[in-house]
Amino acid sequence: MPKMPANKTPKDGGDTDEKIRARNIREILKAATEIFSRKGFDGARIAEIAEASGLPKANVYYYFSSKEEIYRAVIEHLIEGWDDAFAHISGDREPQDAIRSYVAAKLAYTRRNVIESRLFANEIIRGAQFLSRKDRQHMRTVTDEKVKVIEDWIAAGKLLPVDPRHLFIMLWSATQFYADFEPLACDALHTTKLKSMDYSHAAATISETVLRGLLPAGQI
Amino acid sequence: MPKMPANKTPKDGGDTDEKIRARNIREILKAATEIFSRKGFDGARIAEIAEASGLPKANVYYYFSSKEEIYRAVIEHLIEGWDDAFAHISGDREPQDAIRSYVAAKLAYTRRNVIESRLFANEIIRGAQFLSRKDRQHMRTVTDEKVKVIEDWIAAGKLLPVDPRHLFIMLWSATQFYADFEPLACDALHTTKLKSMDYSHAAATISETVLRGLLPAGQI
DNA sequence: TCAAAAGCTGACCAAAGTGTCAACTTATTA
DNA sequence: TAATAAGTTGACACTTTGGTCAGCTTTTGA
Repeated sequence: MPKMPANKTPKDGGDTDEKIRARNIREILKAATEIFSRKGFDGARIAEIAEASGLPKANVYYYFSSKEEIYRAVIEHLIEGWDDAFAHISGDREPQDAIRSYVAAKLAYTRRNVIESRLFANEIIRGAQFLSRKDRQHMRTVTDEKVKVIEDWIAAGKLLPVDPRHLFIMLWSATQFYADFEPLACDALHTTKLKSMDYSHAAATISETVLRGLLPAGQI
Repeated sequence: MPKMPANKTPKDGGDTDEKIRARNIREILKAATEIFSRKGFDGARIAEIAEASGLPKANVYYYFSSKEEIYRAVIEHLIEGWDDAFAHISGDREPQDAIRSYVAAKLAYTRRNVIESRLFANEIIRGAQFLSRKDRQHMRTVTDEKVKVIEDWIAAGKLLPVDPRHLFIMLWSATQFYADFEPLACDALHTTKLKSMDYSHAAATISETVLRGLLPAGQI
């Protein structure tokens, strides 16, 4: 009977040859994601992360030099899900089709990745301090690109005039809500630009959009 | 020259006769709200709260017996803002008027009370552990009441059919977004009921609403 | 004016938590 | 198979922080 490595459970199945380093780091990040999501940065204890990943605390420090480094690694990993849903907003498609897919994709992702989504949103709320300049720039770029798509739709008469950024906020925040209360997923939009946003404009955008959507034709 | 009490600054102006106890508790809660909002429950240190309120730490413990008690007091205080915006959703009004006022009121409150709003949302996200059963029940009751208003509007043909709860989520989450990124304020909706919500229904509600709102008449 | 109540506070603990380390075991490779 | 690298770990050092306390000062009210 061949001896199995201590922290290698049978259910691991195929990847028996996975390098020790890769496997341990993966386990640590998985545990860390879960715990940071539930407790936040300050609330999370590395002893708990260690226990959850099946390693002694000192071993966690063998791979990561600090709690912040673990957190940063976790956050970095989350950006990947960012582009996917946004990809649905494409100039090639018709608006109703694109927006429906976007919302559906977002909610589906949210549903499957509750933990990550919630953690990501939390990081955004805390000011995205641990997101690299590069990642923030990336998100801003992608957003700008999609804003352009909406603007083109409007120019082509396929959509009634609407501020694309406020529209994205509506879509993002509404879908994110479901992550915060049940599963998890999402993206961040531009933190910086919001500072200069006009609140009455935001109010008008949201309420008018909703009203145009819900009132019987002609009443508005 | 009359000696002024140590922790009584001149700018306090009129309320010179305010009772010591009331004033100190107010200062502590004010500082605590700010710090809990920025750092979360675990991240907040009572030494920092003490410093921010101009009192030595031991003095804070003279009024509150634990960190949790302070937090609880802060949260309790926030519920008050809950009903106000929702009051706009009234059966006496026309839907477009009511919803416009609701969104505007919400954003205005949000703008003025960034800190509290963010803190409240954070507490909700963390599962509203520190909200009393009574407060949660209250919020649920108010929500149910407003759901009824929307349903009546729909029955009267004043609104196209829509799930009122999802509509509220759209409105709440969108307005809340602005609190999380700039100022602060809000409400919570029913955490419990969300568990049984159908995600594809949510997706449909959101995307269809937005589409009906934005597509030129007749295209949908 | 004086005693009791209320308020104040520096100093101090004990618990918890981050991060370190030296010695040990297991894997790799020539 | 032997030497080197990689991985493991219990124990510990050090810091932070929630919370306590005994004794002090100020306020209150009769």
